[in-house]
Amino acid sequence: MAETGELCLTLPDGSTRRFPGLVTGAQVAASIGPGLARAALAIRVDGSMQDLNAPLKRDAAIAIVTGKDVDALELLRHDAAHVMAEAVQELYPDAQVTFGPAIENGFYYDFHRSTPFTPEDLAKIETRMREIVARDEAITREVWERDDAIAFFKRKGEHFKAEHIETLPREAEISVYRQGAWLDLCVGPHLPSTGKLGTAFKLTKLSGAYWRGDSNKPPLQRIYGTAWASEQQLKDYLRLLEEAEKRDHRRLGRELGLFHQQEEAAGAVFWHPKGWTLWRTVENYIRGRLAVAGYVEVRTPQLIDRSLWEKSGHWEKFREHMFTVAADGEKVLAVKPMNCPGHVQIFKQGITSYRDLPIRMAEFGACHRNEPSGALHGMMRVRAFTQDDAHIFCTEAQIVTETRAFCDLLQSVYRDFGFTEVKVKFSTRPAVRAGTDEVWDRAEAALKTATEAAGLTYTLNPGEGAFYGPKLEFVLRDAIGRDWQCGTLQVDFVLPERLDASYVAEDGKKHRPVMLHRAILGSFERFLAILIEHHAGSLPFWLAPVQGVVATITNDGDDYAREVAAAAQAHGLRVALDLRNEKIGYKVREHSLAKVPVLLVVGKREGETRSVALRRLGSDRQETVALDAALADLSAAAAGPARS
RNA sequence: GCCGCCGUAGCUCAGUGGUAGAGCACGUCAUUGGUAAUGACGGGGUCGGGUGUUCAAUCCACCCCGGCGGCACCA
Repeated sequence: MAETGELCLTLPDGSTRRFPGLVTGAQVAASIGPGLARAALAIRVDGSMQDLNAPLKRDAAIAIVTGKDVDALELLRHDAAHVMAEAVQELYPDAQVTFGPAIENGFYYDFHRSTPFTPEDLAKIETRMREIVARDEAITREVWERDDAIAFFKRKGEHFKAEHIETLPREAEISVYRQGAWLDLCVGPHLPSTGKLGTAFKLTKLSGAYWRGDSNKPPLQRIYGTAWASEQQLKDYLRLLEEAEKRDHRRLGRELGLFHQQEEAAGAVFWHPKGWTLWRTVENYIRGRLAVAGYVEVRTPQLIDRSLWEKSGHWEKFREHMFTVAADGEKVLAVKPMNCPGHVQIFKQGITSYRDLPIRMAEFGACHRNEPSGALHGMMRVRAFTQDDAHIFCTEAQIVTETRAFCDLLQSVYRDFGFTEVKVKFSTRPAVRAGTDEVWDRAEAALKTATEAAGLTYTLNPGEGAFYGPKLEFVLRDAIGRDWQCGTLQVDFVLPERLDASYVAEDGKKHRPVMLHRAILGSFERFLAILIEHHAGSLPFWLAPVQGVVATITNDGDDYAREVAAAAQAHGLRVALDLRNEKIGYKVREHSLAKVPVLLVVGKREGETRSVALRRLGSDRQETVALDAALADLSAAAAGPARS
C-alpha cells in the first residue's frame, strides 16, 4: 500500500482499481456492479480465499468469488457444515461440536453425544438448516485471546473444542465465527451470511468416527451431507449416486449370474461359470502380455512354516493379518498373505549369475489376509484374493529400465480394458519400517529417477510406503469419474537381505539383487469388480462371458440354430443356444437384460439363406448377414483389443 | 475392531404378540408366435442363529453371525 493510504487492486481481466484506504471485498464487489455484489461469496486475494467483509490491507490481485467459481463449492460446503452444527445444537443442546470440514461432493460434522442420532433426526436437522438459511444470519469473524477462548468453550461444556485450542501453537490466531446466536472456532473463510448457502444441500448419511481419527480416542457421530451451488448440480450428483448403485458389482454379479458371496465364507467369492469365464479371459490375457514382456510364471505354496515368515519380517510386521494353521504339534503354518517370500525361495535355488538378471517372476498368487470385519466390501475388499503378482529380481542399475518397461505395460493393459485416465502416486517411507535410512534413501532415489524417466507425472504420498520399500500406486478413473487404486510397483532392498538372496556379479562375488514387487490389476477380485462397474455390466465383446446367443423364432429353426451355434463355437466364440418355446420378443428382452453383446436370431428366412439376423446390445437395429461373414466378423472382434 | 442401520420365498419387498403375503423368477400344461414380458394352473418359507420374557415370539429384550454406510485398517 502506498504511503498515501491508497490501495491498488488488480482484477482478473488485468485492469486495476484504486481505493482510498481500507475496503472490504464486499465493497469492491459493489463498486464493480450490483449484480456481482449480490452474487459475491468471497474474495480471492493473491490466490487465497478471504471473507468478503474482511478489510483488504495491501495492494493485491483480487477476484470476486461467486457460485460459478469451482472453489466456491468448498466455501459453501464448509458453511453447510457450520449451519448443520448450528441446527444440531439448537435441536440437541447436549451435542458437543468437534470438527466439520468440506469434503469431496459435500461436508460432514462430527459431534459428541451420548444418544445416537437416528435417520429421523437427519430429517429434522435438515429442516432446521433450511430455517437457518432462511434467517440469513450474518456470519462474522472475531479474533479471541487464546485463554479466553479456552475458558469460554470449557464453560460451555465444549471440551473437544477447548482441547483443540490447547493443542494449537501458542502464536496461532484464535478466530471464531459467529452466525446468529451460534458460534464456532474456525479458521474460515466463510460466506457473508447463512442465506448465501442456498438450498441445494441434503443430509445423506450417518456414521461413526473417532476424535482426531484415532480408534483409541472417544467415538463421535458423524453426519454427512452434500451441498452444491445450484439445485441442478445437486440433482446431477444425486443421479450419479443412483447410477453408481445401478452399477454396483454386487448387484450386477447376482443379476448377471457371475458370482455370489455368503456368510459361511465371509470375504471370499464363489465364482459361477459365467464369472469364472470372465476371470479366465482376463487371466489368459494378462498371461499373454506377461509372456511377451519377458516374464516367467511360477506357483508357490499356500501354507508355509512360520519360520520363513519370521525371517521375511512378515511375522513381526504383518502377524495380525495372517491366518495360521497348527500342524504336527509344535509347528505353525501360515496361509500366505503375499507371494514374495515364496518367490525368493525359487530365486535362491541354485546359483544365479548377473547374466540371468533381470528375472521377472510372475504368479497368479492366491493370498489370504485376515482383514478386519468392518473393512470387507463385496469383491472390492476381501480376505481371499488372487493377485497378478510378479517380482522382478534385478540389479540396482536395472531399476530404471525395469520400471519404465513396467509402466508402459501397465498403461497399455489399462487402455485395453477401457481405462484411459491413470494417475500415479509416489509413496515414501512409513513410520514403521524395515531397513536402514541409508537403504531407504537409495530406494526412494532410484524409484524417483525411474518414475521420471518413464515420463510419469505423480503426486507425493509421504509416509505411505510399504514397510520394506517405497512404492508407486496407479489409480485409474472409471466411466462415472470414480478413482480406483489398482497397480503398484514397490522397490525392495530389504527382503533380499532378510531372506539372503544373492547373485554372482561380474566381479565373481555375491551381491544382493533388488526386488521390484509389482501388480497391474492388483487383485483379480477387485479389478473384476471395477471392470464390471466401469462397463455397467455390459462387458466389451472380447470379455463378455456369453458373447452371443443363437435364438430361434419357432422350433422349425432348431436344426439350423444348432448348426450356427456349433459353427460359432468352432470359431472360438462363447455362444449359447436358446431353443426354448418362447416368443422372440421374450428372448430378446431376456438376453438383453443379461447384457449379451450379440443376438443371432434364426427363423425360416435365415435357414433358407444360411444367414443370421444380428441384433447388438443397445440397439434395436437388425442386420441380416451371411453366416460365414458374421462368424468371421465376430471372431475378429473376439480377439480383443488390437495393439501395434 | 468401532458407530449407526438392516436380515421375511431364488430376487425385490409388504406384514402381524395367536406359526405369513405380493410381483418377478421357478415347474406343469396349452400356445410355434419375426426382435424388450403369451396365457392358465402349481410348488416353494424353522421369518439369519441362539437365549430369555410371555399361555403364545417372525414381531419384544439380550447375545452371536452376516450384510449395508461410514470410521479405523489396507502391511
